[in-house]
Amino acid sequence: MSSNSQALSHQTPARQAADAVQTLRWSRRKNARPGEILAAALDLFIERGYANTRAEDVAERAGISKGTLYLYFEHKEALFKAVVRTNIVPLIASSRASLESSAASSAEQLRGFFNDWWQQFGMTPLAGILKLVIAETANFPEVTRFFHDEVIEPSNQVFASILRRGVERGEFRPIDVEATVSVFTAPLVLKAIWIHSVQRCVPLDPFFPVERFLAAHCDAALCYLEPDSAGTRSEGVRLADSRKSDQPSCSSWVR
Amino acid sequence: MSSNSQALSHQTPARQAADAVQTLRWSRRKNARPGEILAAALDLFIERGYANTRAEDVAERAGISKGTLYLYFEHKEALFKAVVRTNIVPLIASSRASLESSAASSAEQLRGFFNDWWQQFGMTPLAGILKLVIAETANFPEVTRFFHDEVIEPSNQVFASILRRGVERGEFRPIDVEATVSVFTAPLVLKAIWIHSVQRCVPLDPFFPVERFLAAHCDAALCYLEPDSAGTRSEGVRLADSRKSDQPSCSSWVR
DNA sequence: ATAGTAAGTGACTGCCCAGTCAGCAACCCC
DNA sequence: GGGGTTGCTGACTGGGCAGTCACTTACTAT
Repeated sequence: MSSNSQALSHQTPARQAADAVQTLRWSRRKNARPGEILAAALDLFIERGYANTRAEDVAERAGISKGTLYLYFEHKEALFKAVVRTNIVPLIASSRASLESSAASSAEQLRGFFNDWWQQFGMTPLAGILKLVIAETANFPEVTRFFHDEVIEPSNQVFASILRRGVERGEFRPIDVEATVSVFTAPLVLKAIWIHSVQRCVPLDPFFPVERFLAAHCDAALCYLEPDSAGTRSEGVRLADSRKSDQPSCSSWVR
Repeated sequence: MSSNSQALSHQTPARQAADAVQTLRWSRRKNARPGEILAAALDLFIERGYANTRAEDVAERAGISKGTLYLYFEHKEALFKAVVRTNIVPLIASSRASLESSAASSAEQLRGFFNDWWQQFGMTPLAGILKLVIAETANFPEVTRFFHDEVIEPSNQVFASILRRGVERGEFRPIDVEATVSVFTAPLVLKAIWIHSVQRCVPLDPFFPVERFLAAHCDAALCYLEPDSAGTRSEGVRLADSRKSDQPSCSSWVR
């Protein structure tokens, strides 16, 4: 709504609008740009994936030209890494910190971990970044490595530490910690990926709300970890075939 | 490098080889082409993904030129659909058929399902197609829909039918079948996807072989389904908070 | 033999997009 | 108010690739 030639009072509305665009276009806002660009890039990467997001589109959404984008970020790839660093990496540290000061029971911690993971990441648009990393690994191996080292592995370690603490305190039965982490993160991770891939093409069944899924997942995990009924189930993989002695165990039928 | 005048008998070996190439190049093999093209395309799609596989590369691997490829398949997309139809769709039907004639216990059927899924699909290169579908949904929504309808949904139905039979026969406790399918297919599906994405960039931990994962997965599923210790766990989602009355249940903490 | 036809070829067209750079405009300082 | 600095612009370049088509070659029918 401003003008280069503010002395003129007889401008048409259209002229004023054009001037506003022109003014906005050339406005010099060095400090605000990076944040605005990152926000625009986050939206578009999630919406369209990496390869399908054009530098020009990010620039347009951030209210700048393509040239300006490259003033602030060397590559498209640098832009993507910055998006991950800004939006996802901090979540992990906060999760770890809150658990380190927790005195809750291990079952409660586990529920809390699943809950937080879903509420703060899985169900948010951020999960689109996870899907994107999986999807575009081939174009982009070092970003996948980066994401693995900075996000996936630390997150697994937090989960593993909950399990170890639970086993030590006798609140969980002895288990193969790494395998259990892998098995019980998978449903959440896959659901998050699903929402940003298959779910976009196939309408969600309204009679199968995500809550039923989350409840079953949590029940299954706690059921598997519960120490009470130790007599009726195997204790970790070494005793996997103790359940039913006349049948092959899961460990043996594989390969 | 080549010669049109095959009457000459004093050709060098190199000359003969060049002629062989030339002859192969123009050989007319209408019936053999589609199969060879599909095989080449399967390999390359798995190896590089859809977008990164160039029509020219498929042609080269199939021993033809790009023009010939388009003689047999209208689009790159038609080629991809043909690959899925040829290589994956038949697996589902065979799985369903073998279960329909099975008299095994439900636990055995479940183990068999997991085993077959992994051996015949998850651990094979075919799983690369699953990853590809997830990855390239955006470019390709109708193929995702096709894959969902022809592969994912039928496969889930097979799993669900095992669970329902188990519950009916009292071999499994009452559960939320859909949710359980979702939770316990996820680890296998995600592991398969993982192998074709993150695993390619991050070296696999040699101390965590896939067998430990598969064993824990199978144990966890059977533990969750076991009817014996019904008193110590919730029965399906409706009773999810019966486990510990003073704590929020999984069902309640999720929104 | 030879003409006809069908399979096969690869240079070419058209489109897309990441990244560049010469010039333009705002802002600041004197 | 004007000259210097720096943020900003968008037309342009270079490279890649899906899909086309005029041409070449093999095979066949007569």
